[in-house]
Amino acid sequence: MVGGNIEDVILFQIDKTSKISKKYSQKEFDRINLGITIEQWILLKIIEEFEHISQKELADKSLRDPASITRTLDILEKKQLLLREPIPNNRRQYNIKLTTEGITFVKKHMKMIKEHRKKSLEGFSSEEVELLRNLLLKIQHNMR
Amino acid sequence: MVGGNIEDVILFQIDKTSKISKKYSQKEFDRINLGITIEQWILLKIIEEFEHISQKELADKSLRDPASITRTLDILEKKQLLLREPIPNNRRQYNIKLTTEGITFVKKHMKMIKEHRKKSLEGFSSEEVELLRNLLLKIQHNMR
DNA sequence: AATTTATTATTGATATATCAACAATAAATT
DNA sequence: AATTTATTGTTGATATATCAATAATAAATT
Repeated sequence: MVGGNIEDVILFQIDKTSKISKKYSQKEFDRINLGITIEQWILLKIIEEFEHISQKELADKSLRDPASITRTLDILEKKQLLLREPIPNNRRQYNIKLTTEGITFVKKHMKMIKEHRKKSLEGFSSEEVELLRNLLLKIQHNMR
Repeated sequence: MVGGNIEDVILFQIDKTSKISKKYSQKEFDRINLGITIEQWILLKIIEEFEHISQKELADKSLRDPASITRTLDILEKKQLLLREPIPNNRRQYNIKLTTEGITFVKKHMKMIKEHRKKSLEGFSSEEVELLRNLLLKIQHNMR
């Protein structure tokens, strides 16, 4: 065997942590029949933060491919949680905005999301959280 | 806006770090025309570690769905990097093993993979690495 | 031993990830 | 102003993620 145990690799543990956390949240979503995926939620949340945003910006902020954003927006538009608003004098971009329904939806479920975030950091001191954040940012910087 | 900036969420940063790192490695794979994906590499590496392994175990160790493993193994089998070896007196499982070609492949590219791992931790003290590992394991524990 | 239960791998359906090619069009250059 | 270049969003192709249903069969129970 070359290269040791993959469980010892930090990048593997980072990915594992992400997968476990996403699975937990998705299970909770499904348990209450939320009807959306984690990825869909993240888009809704980003749109809510910025009120209106282009698909390009959405792709950048979510670190997803524009093609993937197109398809997820189609789904969320069908669910009537958001809309693509045409921009006057700009026929290349749209303003992506939440519908009233979408705003209500995000507000309604934000509490649960916050509980998931809190749960993930149970037993952490605020110093540990900041340390973890900085170490993650350092890796991001290293890999750019 | 409810719930603050998503960039402040640790789980978001963990996922972001994973995505950035995977993109880096995949770009390097593509640059040298390696012909496989990161996920395919991870399976090859796990199989190499265990010499022979069932698909169920492979799914557990990689934190992937058995259905997804089936499909990726099909691809890797077509590339002749591994094979599904029947187990005597057990017609439900296979021993997944690397072919000679697969073993050579993993050996050949392990150096590059180690460089990626090293690059991700540039500027880290060994204490920081261990701290990061423990914080990640703590989150994994919290979210189980 | 026969029946029931649990496990393993596969397939289908739907969502996401990525790249490449493309159309539309905005922005920059000449 | 006309042409060139760059940007934005979409679509197609292929890989991955997940769940549900299924077939085969191993393991447990009666």
